[in-house]
Amino acid sequence: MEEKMKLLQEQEELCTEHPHHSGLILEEMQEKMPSSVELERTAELFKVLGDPTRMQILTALFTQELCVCDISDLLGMSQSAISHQLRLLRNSRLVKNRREGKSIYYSLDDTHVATIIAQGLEHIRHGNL
Amino acid sequence: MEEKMKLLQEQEELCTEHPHHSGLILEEMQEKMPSSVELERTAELFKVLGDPTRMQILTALFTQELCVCDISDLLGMSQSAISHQLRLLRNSRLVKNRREGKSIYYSLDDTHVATIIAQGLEHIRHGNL
DNA sequence: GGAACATATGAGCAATCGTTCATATGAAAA
DNA sequence: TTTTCATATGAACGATTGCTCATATGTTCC
Repeated sequence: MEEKMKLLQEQEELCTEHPHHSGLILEEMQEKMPSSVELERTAELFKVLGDPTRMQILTALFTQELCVCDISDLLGMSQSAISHQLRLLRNSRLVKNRREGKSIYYSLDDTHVATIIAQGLEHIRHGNL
Repeated sequence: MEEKMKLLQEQEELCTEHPHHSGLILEEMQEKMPSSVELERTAELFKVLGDPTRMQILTALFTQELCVCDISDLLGMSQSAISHQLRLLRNSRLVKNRREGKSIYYSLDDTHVATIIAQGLEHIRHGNL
């Protein structure tokens, strides 16, 4: 534990001897960067988008409102699997739902999401990854 | 195995009895959706963005080029951990590197990435998640 | 050449994830 | 009220993830 701290300290001293590596610059950078809370939440958002099943669900909802069994049919996956994923999407406020009789209909909750996904798709289509 | 297929089949038949649930519509939707390959790659991209450490690295590089030990110092994490994450970012073509003496300097490889991250941050800042 | 430094990489391990299976909830139909 | 259909949820399991530790690679300075 203490050894680890000491090692890090040594490493920092060594590294700050580089011409452009003063402690001040590092501190400045930390200030310029988005707050760690914001970064964590953004990472959380991307993590939710970072699964093929959830991406399929979202792009399906991009077109129109769908109930759980629709999505289940469309993706050829079990109702339970879809339901679990929808809960994650709901918790991240990416989708909302409405009840109609026995069925529950899901739709996109936010316009930004479609934009972000479109941007991701474009990035992919332009040769990267 | 066969039972599972049968169950899915039954479920599909039941669900397609809803007024708007014809097999045709499902097929149309599948055609409209981005190809599953594209979706998988996009999910892969978001998965890489979906980790706080990697997000911190990328936002740090947003400002300027940095060598590994800079990033290591800035985030207060081990050189090895950073190096492993940089490999992922490299494989996804999100960062590129250049050697200068003993050090290796990393920078953003793509302009889209900054846009996507900015959009994610905006989504977060506007109350969601 | 060898020592010192900067980075990369492989194995290993705890933690997290995405699914399945069984079951619970809740609304409609009989 | 009982049955049936649509969805939700908890436990459990294998797969993946992100780190650490030890070590390898590659560069510079002596």
